[in-house]
Amino acid sequence: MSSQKPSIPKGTRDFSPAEMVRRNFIFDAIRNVFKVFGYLPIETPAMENLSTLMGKYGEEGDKLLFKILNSGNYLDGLPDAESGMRDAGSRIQYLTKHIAEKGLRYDLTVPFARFVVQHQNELVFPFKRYQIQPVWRADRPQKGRYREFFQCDVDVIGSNSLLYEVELAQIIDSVFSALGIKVLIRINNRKVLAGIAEAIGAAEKLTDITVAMDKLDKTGIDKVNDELIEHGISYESVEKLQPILNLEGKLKTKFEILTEFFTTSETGRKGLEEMHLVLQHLKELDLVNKFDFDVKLARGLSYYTGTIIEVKALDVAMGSICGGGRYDDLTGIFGLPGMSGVGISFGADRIYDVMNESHLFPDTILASTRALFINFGTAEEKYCLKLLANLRKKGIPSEIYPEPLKLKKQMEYANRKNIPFVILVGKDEMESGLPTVKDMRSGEQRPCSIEEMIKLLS
RNA sequence: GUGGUCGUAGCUCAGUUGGUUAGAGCGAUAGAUUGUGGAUCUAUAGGUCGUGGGUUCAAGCCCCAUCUUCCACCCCA
Repeated sequence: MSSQKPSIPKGTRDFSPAEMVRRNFIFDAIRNVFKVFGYLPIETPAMENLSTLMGKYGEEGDKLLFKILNSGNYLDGLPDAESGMRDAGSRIQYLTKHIAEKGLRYDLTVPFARFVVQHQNELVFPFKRYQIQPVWRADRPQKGRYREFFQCDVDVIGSNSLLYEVELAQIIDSVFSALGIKVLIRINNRKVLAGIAEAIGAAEKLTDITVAMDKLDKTGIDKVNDELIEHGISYESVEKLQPILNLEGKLKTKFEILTEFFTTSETGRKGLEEMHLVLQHLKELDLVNKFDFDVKLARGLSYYTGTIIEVKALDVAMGSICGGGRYDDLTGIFGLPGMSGVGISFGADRIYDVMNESHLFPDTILASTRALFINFGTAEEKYCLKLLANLRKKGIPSEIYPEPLKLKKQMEYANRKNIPFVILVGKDEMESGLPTVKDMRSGEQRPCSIEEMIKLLS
């Protein structure tokens, strides 16, 4: 019998204790901020009905959904190849629908919308929730791109108020300053983008225009223009767009230029107005990070309708580590129209990679145990067990070495686990009642009374 | 999904035009020190060269397939 080499699926990862301690550091920081702003947690299942997920993320999104094969004889009752479906595409579509009815969730926003509709009568609106769970995408893995990763979502649904945009901006500011990550926060508004498309006379090409504009920083203005032409946008429209692509300078200047630009676009003016209000509030809030109004920011997800926001790390080359926006009618497709929501999502795994590369994790978080009792033998064990219970009652994480091995071995264990204090209780200490406490950092040690010891370890 | 790239000890990597028994550093283990870790010294262990085929007298090296990693596109956290 040949043993198989164990492995895990592409784009997934195991997490060691050292990694988990750090991951939890991120989750805790984010969760604490969410709580302070008055959000409550929910969880939803890893899998959803495929009908809930399909069609919500655009054509590309559908391809990236992990589908779950039905149980049982799922091939029963399926028509054979002769039944009129000649091309492979429609066959696959038909087959998929019949052999897979569930899929792994692609994000947390759509399941949240589904949740809100299903539980609408139990919820208090505006409903503020946070959700920290893994999501799955059948994407090709790359650095910072995984097939299983954690999102930390905060959303509020059931209010149009721009105060929530401001609140989410504050949350972003708090989270990244708590984690010590330097970021660029870009903010824009879908209505501004729609206004631009309208103003250049290509309203129906909104998506193509935004996708192209989003690449400006990466590929340069010529390629962007090429792409626009390729998508069938007229030379005249592209010409009109140039001032927007070159829009730079102070906020005030941007607003002036755009106001002029939007004389023919009601939507554009509305978007500008929203942007103005949000930025006005942020200006007065004394935030750590700067917010940059960037008309080129697009964000692919098609359900956004108002404010959109995206965060990138400044010191590490990585995709966006946080993003989100307002969606006016995400619950409409599930039968609850007129519910406006706004939310953002923190990418925990990318945040981890950024912090790791910039050495932002404090090394103190690695030490879980505060004190180790050295094991000298059965009599001493018995004695130490009581002290140990005492420490644990006081909330001091502590442990005893399981066997009376050579001191060297036990000290090495403490050293490698980053345990800052070692407590030695041998014959002498049992007689005097004063345990020897050793500080592993300085190497100093001295006999302490129980009270002293607790004080030292607390 | 399209095009490319990487894989050699636990980790980081050498390995010549194909040629005997595949190396180094770090780490690990044991000892130098029987109540003291980190530093130093000594010794030891550890590899089906990602996997499966093929070419060859001979493959870590060449060919094919496959898996994985990373990169570009697409898209995104």
